[in-house]
Amino acid sequence: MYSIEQFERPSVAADAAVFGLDAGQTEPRSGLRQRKLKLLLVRRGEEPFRGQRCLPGGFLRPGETVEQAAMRELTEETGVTEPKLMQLGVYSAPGRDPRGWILSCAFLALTRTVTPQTAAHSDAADAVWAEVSCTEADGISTLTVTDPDGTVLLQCENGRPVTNRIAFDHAQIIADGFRRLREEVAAHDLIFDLMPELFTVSDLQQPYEIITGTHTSPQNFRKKMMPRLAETELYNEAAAHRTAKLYRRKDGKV
Amino acid sequence: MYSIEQFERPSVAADAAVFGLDAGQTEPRSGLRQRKLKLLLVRRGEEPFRGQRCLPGGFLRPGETVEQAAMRELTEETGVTEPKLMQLGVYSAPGRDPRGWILSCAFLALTRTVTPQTAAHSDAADAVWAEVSCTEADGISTLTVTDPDGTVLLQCENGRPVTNRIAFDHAQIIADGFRRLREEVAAHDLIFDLMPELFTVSDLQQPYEIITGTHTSPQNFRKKMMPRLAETELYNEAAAHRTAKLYRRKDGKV
DNA sequence: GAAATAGTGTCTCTGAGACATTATATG
DNA sequence: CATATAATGTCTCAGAGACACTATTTC
Repeated sequence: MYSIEQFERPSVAADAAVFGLDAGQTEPRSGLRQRKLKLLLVRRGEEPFRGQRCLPGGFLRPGETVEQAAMRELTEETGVTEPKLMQLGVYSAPGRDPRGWILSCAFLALTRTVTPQTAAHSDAADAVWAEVSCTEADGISTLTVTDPDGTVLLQCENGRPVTNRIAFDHAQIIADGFRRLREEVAAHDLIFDLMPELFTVSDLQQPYEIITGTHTSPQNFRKKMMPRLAETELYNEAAAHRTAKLYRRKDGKV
Repeated sequence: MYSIEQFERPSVAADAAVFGLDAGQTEPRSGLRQRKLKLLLVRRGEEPFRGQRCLPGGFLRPGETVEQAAMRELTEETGVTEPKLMQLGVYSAPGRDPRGWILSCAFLALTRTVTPQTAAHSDAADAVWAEVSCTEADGISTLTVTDPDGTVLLQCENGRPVTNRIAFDHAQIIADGFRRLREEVAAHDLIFDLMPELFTVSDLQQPYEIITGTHTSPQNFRKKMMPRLAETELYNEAAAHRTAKLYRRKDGKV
């Protein structure tokens, strides 16, 4: 029987680009709440790239799938347990990791932002939600990732990193992940990963538009979303206006 | 510095699901040419699964990317060199390969069917284009892969293998690849991977419809495709009807 | 009543399918 | 002429955006 022992083998890492929306700050003057797109990052606790930001992740262990490895490392390093991870791609360029021959299997998720907590024994430290913003000008779309301390960690123009303080090749994974995030929210149903069991149409709209970078009227947004929603007989508690019906995600794909 | 030596490492394989359309048989009676969707398969020359069909592929070597590994193995085992490979997914379930801990990085491509040739030193043998057919009935879509010798190699219902003579977990890769193939042809521009530099609108339609399992009139197909096409001043040689203008794929994405 | 959001209806535009019509090639 | 395919135009329908309008809640 053919032996696999004769071949040199790579290490395989699983890294996760986990996006979320923060609760938002209420502006003292206007009173409107501006929620922001965030990305979960950790700080390297070891060489190489000690002290730099990178995606949460770690090495695949025997007996687990890459999905399980990504989820385990995510929980260990950030305390985040909720998201449904989706495969984003494999990064295998020689030299991408100075420690040696290491592939990364990258994942994407969208989830609610809970306060991150790093397990004591983890080799990562200081998990944070970094701010993600995206602007369009003259046909160039610029993606910016900013650390909570104000440092610009990453700037990408049209998907290519131009400023990059992120460890390894994780800048490219973040850029690819952001593009895929928009596709999945706009064309599929990834936005529902942010929602609780019951929600109003308005609850959907702000997250949808912050992530996709689009804007439509509440009326048209409602019409677009209705086929994916199932009515309930429940209403949310009233604010200073008419109560809103609560919806549930419709089972079947649309 | 952190050492990666302490971790056990998996082997990593790169496997390719390469689809193509054959030149087609001309029916002696009706005179119409029926082209068929094909999938490139090899025969295992070694244990395990010796003699069974599987996707062309092999182990990743130091210094190459998974894309390069998939292309190298594809060329060695089948002589096929043309296709642009696209990442399909990573398959990492424990036990998926009886030889031990082996991940597969799977790729997808669509290409013209050239006669396959297996390099002498390869561990695969007998590369063939197997016939792929897909039928819809009662909400169940059935995918069937048939060996040139008539053996049914694989039957999937709604993406799940129900009959499976394919080695390893390649049945699942094929099922996932077929679904993705349809998506990429219908929603993006993968169909152009089948076309030469210059082609007519009619040249596009039959491949498109065989792969997606759809049918529209030539008039409407033309209108749908025109935004993606750039006219030329050239015409193809005449048959027993009006000559057709030759088109080129339009540069920018649409 | 004022203010704010919920929800409905109407108009328009665009893209896709159905199908009529004209154009051009061969035999 | 018949026949076949190429190419254009017309009608209709469905989905999305613009926007008018009504409904319901609190203050």
